[in-house]
Amino acid sequence: MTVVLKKPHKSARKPKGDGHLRRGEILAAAETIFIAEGYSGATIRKIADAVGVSSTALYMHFRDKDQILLEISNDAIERLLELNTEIAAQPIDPVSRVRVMMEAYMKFALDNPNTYQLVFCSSGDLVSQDKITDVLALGDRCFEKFSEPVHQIAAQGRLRAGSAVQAAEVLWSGCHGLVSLLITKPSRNWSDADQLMKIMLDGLLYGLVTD
Amino acid sequence: MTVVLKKPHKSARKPKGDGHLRRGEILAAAETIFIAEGYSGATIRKIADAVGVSSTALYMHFRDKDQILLEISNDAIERLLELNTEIAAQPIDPVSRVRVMMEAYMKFALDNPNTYQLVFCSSGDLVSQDKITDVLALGDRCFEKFSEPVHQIAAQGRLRAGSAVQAAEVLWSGCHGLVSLLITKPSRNWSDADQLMKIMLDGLLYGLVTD
DNA sequence: ACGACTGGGTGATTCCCGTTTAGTGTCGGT
DNA sequence: ACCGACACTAAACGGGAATCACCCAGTCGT
Repeated sequence: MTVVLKKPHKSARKPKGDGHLRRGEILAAAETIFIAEGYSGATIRKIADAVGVSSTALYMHFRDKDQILLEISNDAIERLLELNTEIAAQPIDPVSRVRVMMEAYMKFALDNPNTYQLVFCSSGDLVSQDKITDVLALGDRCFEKFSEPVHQIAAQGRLRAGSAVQAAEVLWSGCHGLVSLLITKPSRNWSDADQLMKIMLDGLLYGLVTD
Repeated sequence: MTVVLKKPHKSARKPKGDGHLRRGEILAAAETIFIAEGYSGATIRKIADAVGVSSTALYMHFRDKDQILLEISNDAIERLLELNTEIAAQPIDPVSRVRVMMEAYMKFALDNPNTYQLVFCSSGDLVSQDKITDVLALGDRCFEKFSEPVHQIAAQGRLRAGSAVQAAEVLWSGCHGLVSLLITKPSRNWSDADQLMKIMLDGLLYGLVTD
């Protein structure tokens, strides 16, 4: 899946105080390539070419390659956190809240597969765990936002088994499992994704939560 | 997580007809390193050093690095398939069968984390999808073995929703999600893994299957 | 006995990656 | 006029996978 890159006509040097504009250009180019070709496809040199600048130039704005892609991922996860925050503010019962959050989570994953893989499917292989901590922390905040309604459900004594934390972890894992398989094994001929998500959701909620 | 490698004392040249013995030695060394250091940690040169042979020598027995690690993974997945076949032969009701298979699957994943990641968590990034087809085919056979009892459950009209295939996919996804997160994010402070697995199992089965 | 053949094995090389070093050219302020 | 900060680069490094042109030791046919 190689993408046709725009002719790398040299980009004009930025005027004196405007180096920071380059940063945005780099992020934009990197995001495009990252979305199209994934982590290892988004080469430093490719990104630099797309911006119209030497590969060395990227190091004026970013410590290393990982910082670029993690910044992109960070922005994406922030959108997810925002989404969760919005849902948390809706005046609906906790079970619906959990359901809507899980739906939003899975939709996010399918809409941002490369980001999702980078953050949620990679161990130290792609990115050393200590670099990814910031993004993971954001992910944890998402998880906490998600845990709140689960705690409410637990407080109502409606969990069939386990603690609120355990239930939240299992619910999350279930969603993660489905979308991560859909993302990483697209060649397998899966049943309809929407139906699978619905069955996963209904099944887990019915299985873990009493009426 | 770097492992201390044995001193690479030169290994004697094999007599004329015994080149194939080298193949086994390579696989053994590669497996050790792969288990200890994962995909990108298991370098061609490291493997060659461990065997006591030049890196070039590996290419006499394997097309490329991926073929080595996929062969190792293949063997592991074959063990999983065997496991599933054994369980399929046990005279127990289909729900128990499904449960035992899911337990075996998750135990396998936690026992062989690097193999599991290579086969079930990686997309084209680590290994191009066309190389991995053999292993995926084996994985599919595991899935089919797992689907059989699910089909039986469906035939008994005991599925709350969806088809047998969909139910099997969701059950598999749930297990995969849990173990893949446990494997790839070991730094997160999870609840007890066994309890989580039990909750996932109970929850999904209760949620998808009627008595 | 001996030359040719062949299978096991290698060192040097190629290409691409991320990253570093040592700069170059230009602009604004004094 | 000139100096320093700034935007940027060319060249190189080290380390990956993979390939190339070889070499060397047995073995086989004669």
